[in-house]
Parts: sequence; structure tokens; C-alpha cells
Amino acid sequence: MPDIDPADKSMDAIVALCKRRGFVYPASEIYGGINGFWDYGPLGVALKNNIRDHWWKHMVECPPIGPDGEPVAMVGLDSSIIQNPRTWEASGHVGGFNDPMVDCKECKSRFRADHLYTQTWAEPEKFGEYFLEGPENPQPDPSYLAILPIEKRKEVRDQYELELKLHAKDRGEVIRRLVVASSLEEAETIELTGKHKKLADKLGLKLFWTVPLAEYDYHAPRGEGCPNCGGELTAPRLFNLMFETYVGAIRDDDAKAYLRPETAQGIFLNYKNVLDTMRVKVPFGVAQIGKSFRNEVTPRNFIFRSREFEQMEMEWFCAPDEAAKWYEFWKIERMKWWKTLGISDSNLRYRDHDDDELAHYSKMCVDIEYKYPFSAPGYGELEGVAHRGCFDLTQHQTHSKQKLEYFDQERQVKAKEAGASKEEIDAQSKYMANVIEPASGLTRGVLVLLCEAYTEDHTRPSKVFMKFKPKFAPIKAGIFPLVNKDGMPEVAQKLYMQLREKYTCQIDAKQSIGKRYARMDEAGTPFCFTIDGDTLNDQTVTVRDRDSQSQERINIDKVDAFLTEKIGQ
RNA sequence: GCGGGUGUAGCUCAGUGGUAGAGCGUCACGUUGCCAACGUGAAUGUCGUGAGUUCAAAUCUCAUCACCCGCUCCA
Repeated sequence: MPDIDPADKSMDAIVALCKRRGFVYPASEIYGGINGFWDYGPLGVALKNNIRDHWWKHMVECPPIGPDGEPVAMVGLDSSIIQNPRTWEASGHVGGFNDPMVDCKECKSRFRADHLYTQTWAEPEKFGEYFLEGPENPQPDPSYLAILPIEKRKEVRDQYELELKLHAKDRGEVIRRLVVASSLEEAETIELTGKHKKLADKLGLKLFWTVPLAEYDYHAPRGEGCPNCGGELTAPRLFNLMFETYVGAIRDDDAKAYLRPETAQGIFLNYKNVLDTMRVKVPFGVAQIGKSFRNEVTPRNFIFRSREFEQMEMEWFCAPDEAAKWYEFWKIERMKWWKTLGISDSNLRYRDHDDDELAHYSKMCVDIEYKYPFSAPGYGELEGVAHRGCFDLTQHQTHSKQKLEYFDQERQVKAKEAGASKEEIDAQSKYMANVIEPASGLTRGVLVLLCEAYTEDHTRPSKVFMKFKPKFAPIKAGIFPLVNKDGMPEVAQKLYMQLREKYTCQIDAKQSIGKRYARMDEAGTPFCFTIDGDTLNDQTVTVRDRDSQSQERINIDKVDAFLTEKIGQ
């Protein structure tokens, strides 16, 4: 059967199957769910663990063969989700936290918007008046609205929000929306529509406001370029993408901590520990799998972008002059790995990042992308391979004041042999390791396998089956007595007890054989062994193949070997 | 964040102010001889949630939450 184009697969149908068969449920569904969070059901967690174990096996336990013909050096790690908050200052995740930032589209510099715009805001005729009747007026009049400079907005929000709510409540309403205008003139001409208009009319207000919107609704003044290069700036945006929490019982700013937004930093924090204790030499890698958390603006597309997700990240530490070589190496190796999951070539591709979309820390970056049903005919990110240079280690060295430079003894010896001067020897043997980072989403891998496996076939009773590569199928085999009598259940039970030690199996004697096959089709179980009347005479069972629906008879003693052969592929 | 749509049983959905429904699935018993067979029976609902209007709300109004689509966003 030819592969089906993802564009022809319905995301709704995949989501429905995931729910129906226990792959993925909406989180806290009985309370109405929670936006951006998903629970992995019995089959989902099995699928996820299979992908996870496969990655760990091929990254840590049996890593790829390097360019020199030897396996590359790799160790595993499982670092804490919560780290010292200074970690995130060094990594750049918390710079100007809670302050609106602007980015230069050309040189990628980032600035606090209020620093850049303070002067401009001093010209109210250009950008509208301060809030209401002026900051000295303690009693805001909600019948009037003007744009707030960002630096004032929080102050006004904190001071007046409660009062205004109470004020509005006197009129029988709590108002929950803000209409934002970039100037007084614009505010006057904004036409309210729908429920806003109804509410405004009811209250006798021209315009109304309450809780401020995100800062990117603020219209930045035009004509002001990047202080570095004069390039165009983005609108001010808040980058509070990290979840906050408090360590200890007392809830003050000193106790504030963050759930990690990526697993990578835990590896950099332990770089020195690993070097000191594991007898590794550059180049080597540290790999880690774990949950990360990002307070995404818009979680969308099922589990593609969720607020809690699982990552498989590896940081490869190498000499600066070899970084480009390793970047190419991992770019190829990672694509090879995804193909071992049974994903068809035509649904995977590379996409090199343009210079203007490279993150501040990255010198080169390529995405491995998959043609998801919701992105088709386009592609969506699955893994990023980034050349991070020495950004992370340098940042942590600066912030922690711990020396993180690497002393390369082999290079020292070589330089000495070449008769280099002392300065040259030092320059060649002491360096900050560069980092190549292949970072992939485990939960995105789950989504890819779900999308890839989903296969409609209207000729079969289930109408759909999940064509997982046997190695990744949550259930490897179904074991069925054809009918529930004549000793067949006993034989099936015996076979099940043998197989369960090696493979995830299900025994099922309920209902007709057709229903049992159909259920296994939707679960993606590759093989079903059926004990029938002949089994009792000649010790053979039928094997039913999920993809072809064909059957063959094999000896019951050969079932184990059959599975081993098929699943190993 | 904005605009549009959706929300009734596990799933797909019907039900436009007056008794909460169907098909499929699930479970039990019987039957069974390889692809969701059949018979009998059963369980499963705060009609997403909260207010309001009404004698009466799944149905009308408002708010809110979740999901989908399009923008926007995604260091």
C-alpha cells in the first residue's frame, strides 16, 4: 500500500482516535480541561517510552560511529527541573523578565522597550496623553481612555484595577476587556462592536477598559531604529515564557524560581562535573531527556505546541575549529535516526535557518521538519540542530565566576612537538568548548509517529489502522482463542504467559474474532496470534498481519522467534 | 491577544422553551469455527461551567472554560 500524503489525513480524526484508544487525553478533562496540557494514556505512554528508549539507546548506550571510525563519547544526565534562578539570567531566558522587549530584525539585538522609548513618550501630543485625566488624578474616570506608556501601565494597573472593578461593579458589571488605542484621536474613533458595544452602551461609556492586554498591542512609535545598526525593530513584546514558582514556604521575590524552559541548561551547569568525574575528553556529548515548560502564547495543533512537553537534548562539546565539522556530522546523524523510526523520506526534510532568524546565541541552525497534517503541504519543526558556539559556557563562566575553559592536553603535546612558542602552545591548548546541540521534542516525536501511522482503509472493519513500525507499537501482539471453548482459552493463556515476559502482549477472548482484530488495528498492534481447532491437533497457530490482513500458520513454539525477528527490524 | 466556529453517553451526532434520545462502542449471559456476526439483558448524562430571563431552559440572554480554523505570536 502506498504511503498516504499527510495532507489527506484529518487531524480531527487522529485526535479522536487518540482519545478513543487511550493514546492522548486532554489534561484534567473532568474539570473542563486546561489549555496547553495533555495526558498520555496507556498506549500513549508506551509509544512515548519506546521512542525515548530508542533515542537513549542510540545516543548514550550505543552512540553513532564518529568520523574517525570510533564510537563517539557520550554520557547521560538527568538534571533538576528547577535550578538556581541565576541559571536563567546567564542563559538569557530571564533578561528583562516582565519588561517588554523589542528585537532588531536585522542585528538580532534585544532592548528593553522602555529604555528605548522613554524620550519619545515625553511627547504626549505624538503618542497620546497619560492615563485618563493625568497621573496625579487618583480617581480614574472609566468613561475616558487613552494609551498608556508601558512604563506607566503596570503602575496604573496595580493601583487602579481593583478600584475600577469595584466602581464598575456598582453599576452591576465587572468589565474584563480593554480597548487599546495608540492615540487620543484614535481612541475617539474606535468603533466598538458586538458585546463590547452592548456593554459600553449599557454602562453609558464611550469606551471602557480593565485588565491590560499584552504589551504587543502597544503601537511602537515609528521611525526609531535599532541603536546599534539602525534596523527595524519589532513591536514591544513580553517574554515571560517561563513558569514561575516559589521555593520554600515563604512567597517573596527571593524565593522565586522557574520551571526550566529547556533541558539544555542543566547540561551546561554540569559540564564541569562531568569533565571532572567521568574521564571524558573533548569532543564528547552529554544527553538528557526530560520535561520542559513554556508558557506559550498560543498552544495549538494537539500536542505539537503544548505548555508542558518532553525534550531529548544532547550537547556536543568540541574544539572551536572542529565545530563546523561536528555540526555537519550531527545534522546527518539525527536525520538518519528519525528515519529509523519508520518515517517516510518524503515527509522529512531539512530547513536551514536564514541568518535573520538565528537566535542570538546561534551561529548555524538547521531544523529537521515533518510534514504534519496541519502543516501540509508545508512542514513543521521536529528537531533543531544548532551550532551554539561558546555562548552558553561563556555566559555561565561570567555569571558563576567558575572557570569553564578546557585544557586540551593532546593539543599541548602536539604544539610542543611542533616547536611552538609558549604563547602559541597556550593559545592552542586552552579554549572554551563550542557546542553543537541536537534538540528534539519527544512529545513531537510521538505526534509524528501517530500522524505517520494513521492509515485509513475503508475496506476493513475498523476503517482505520495505526501502521507503527513493530518496534514502536505500544502492544506487540494480541493472543486470541478463536472461540471460548474446547481448550483454546487454556492454550492461549499458556502462550500469553510465555510471551509477556519479553513483549507487551494482550490476551483477549471476548466477542467475535473480527472485533478483536479491529481493536488491535486501531491500537497499531502488528501481529495477532489465534489459537484455533487445528492448534489442538498440530500445535500451529495463525499469525495475522496488521498491514496486509493476511494469515500464515506457524508452530506455536516458533512464535517467540517470529516476534523477535519481526520486531528487531 | 484578535476574529469566526464548536461543545448533548466512551465515539459520531439528532433534539429551537414542556418526560434526555439514536447508531456504534463497552459490560454480562447464551451462542461462536478467522475479520466490528447473532440473541437477550445492563451500565454510562450536573446537556462544558456559572449566572440571568421564564411557571418551565439542552433550547433564549450574559459571562466563563475548553477545543477547532484564520490572523498574531512562538527568545
